[in-house]
Amino acid sequence: MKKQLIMEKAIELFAKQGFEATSVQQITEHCGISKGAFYLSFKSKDELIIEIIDHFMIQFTSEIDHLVRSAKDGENLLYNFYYAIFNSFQKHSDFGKILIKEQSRSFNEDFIVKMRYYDRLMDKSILSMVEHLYGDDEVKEIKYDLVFCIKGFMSMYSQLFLFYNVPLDLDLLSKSLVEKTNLLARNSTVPFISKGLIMAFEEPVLEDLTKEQILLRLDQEIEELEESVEKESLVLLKQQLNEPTFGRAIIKGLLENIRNHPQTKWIAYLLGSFFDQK
Amino acid sequence: MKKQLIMEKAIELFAKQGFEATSVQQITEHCGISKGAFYLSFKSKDELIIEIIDHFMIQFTSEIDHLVRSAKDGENLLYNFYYAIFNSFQKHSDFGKILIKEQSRSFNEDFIVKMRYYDRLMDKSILSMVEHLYGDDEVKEIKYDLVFCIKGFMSMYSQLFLFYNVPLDLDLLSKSLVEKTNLLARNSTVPFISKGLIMAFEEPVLEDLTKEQILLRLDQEIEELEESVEKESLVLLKQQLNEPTFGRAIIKGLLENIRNHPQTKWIAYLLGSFFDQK
DNA sequence: TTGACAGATGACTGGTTAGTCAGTATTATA
DNA sequence: TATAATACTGACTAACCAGTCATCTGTCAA
Repeated sequence: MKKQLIMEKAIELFAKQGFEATSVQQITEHCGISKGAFYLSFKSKDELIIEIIDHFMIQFTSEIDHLVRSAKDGENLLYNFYYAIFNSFQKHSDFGKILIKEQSRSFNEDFIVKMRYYDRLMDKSILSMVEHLYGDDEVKEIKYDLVFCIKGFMSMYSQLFLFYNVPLDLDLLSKSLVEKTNLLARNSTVPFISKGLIMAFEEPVLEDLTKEQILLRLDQEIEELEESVEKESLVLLKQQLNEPTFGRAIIKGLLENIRNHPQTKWIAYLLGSFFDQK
Repeated sequence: MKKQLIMEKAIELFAKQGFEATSVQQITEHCGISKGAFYLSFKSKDELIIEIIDHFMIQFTSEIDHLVRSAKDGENLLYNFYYAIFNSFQKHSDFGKILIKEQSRSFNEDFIVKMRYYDRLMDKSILSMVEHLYGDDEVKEIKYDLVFCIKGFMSMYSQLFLFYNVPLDLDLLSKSLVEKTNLLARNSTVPFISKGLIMAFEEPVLEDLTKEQILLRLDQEIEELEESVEKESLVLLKQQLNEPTFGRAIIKGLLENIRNHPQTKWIAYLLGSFFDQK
């Protein structure tokens, strides 16, 4: 399968020139394959970028999620969090460049929704880390601001080694940001971002999700899949969508079945947010 | 003159679709003029985006610069700074969107240089504000980090009202960020960004480094250092640069001597890549 | 009414793009 | 070795793009 090769080479080119400025021809030349071969691995250029985003962001977000979930002691968690983030960015700097360059791009609807989804996933992890670190009560008022500040630190300091090839002392950087975060968490008294404001930002995404749209995509997906656990899960989830019968646990389990399969990953997200919503 | 009209309509479209995804045809249709008329006002599509960037950034940076320069009292300065920034972003939200979307774009060399120039201008203003606010000595060590944090706050909180049309309380936002900035300025003890690092970012791209540029910086560094192993190493490396005499091992050792000193870390890197290159 | 001229037009050019498909090469199978 | 299946090729299409230019139009002064 040429998929791996194409993705690797495409990442290099996208990082250097941007997604839109890189043609499929260029990618295939860089791989030493023909243009037709590209379309054997990917349905379109858009599908390629989405698979790239997925490949890295699933790794990235699950690494952070695992870090936060499995943390016992407080102080090290924050350090490990920053270290892991910047370490990942440094290791996959080409992908990092793509992420920053194209993050607010609007060329493809699926792409935007995807990016927003991973952004939310990060927000969730950071928020639960903040609650874990400082106690739910202590930072109740300013925890959303804290999430924003942490993300601000991440994005600003990431740009340092993404756009200037300077070797950085990740240990010092993490320590420095741990101190800053602690300072803000323990001494801030003027919150700006309230729960209500946060909810306002989350609204638009879910708003667009109608049962019909999901059903449409669901049918389409079921059609394309061969017999498998994934397909069974989708069929059951379709039943649940039309007529709620299962409990929370079963739904969660079914979603888990399809979350790691590349073809159903996305529908898992859609269904997940739809069931959450209700 | 149709220039004004074209710029206004183009900003709307660029904000919505991005620069590359918007065609000249679309712009002229949106203006109700012919395609030819566009080229009476602008030599090219690139010239249009550069004029747009200039038009707003000149206003923006000079407003901030004036604010910082003419400030008498400390506390209000920071508040006014944040308020002015967010107020501008809110007033010209379409331009703000373009700025964020295209900031790290690489389609046009002139464009990148322009953006970098205005970025540096902002950095300068913020830095002189920080020095003014907290005293040159008090924050000597962490002032560059502070600049980064302030920019991080700006970019994160700007996205709030750029991408979700939520009416925001600029007064509260500014107060909240003033508190956060003060907390960091007065209590941070672990700097990450050193003078040397900052200078690294201002450096042209590494590949273009000439011997003369390195020598210039080397002299400067030797001047500033007191007698030490580091200084001796630098002097020897300067000799080596002018007239290669030492072997590989000695150079490596000398570089190692200066690699861990904060003030010479950067020059170590520069020299390292220069010697590697040959 | 005439003529001159700046301003405006839109068909056209040369080039690039994503995506297709009839056909070829390679490999597996019998 | 023959056949079938699979992987691959690259010329081709249709659409779109930035930018040009011969032509036209409305508005003046003479």
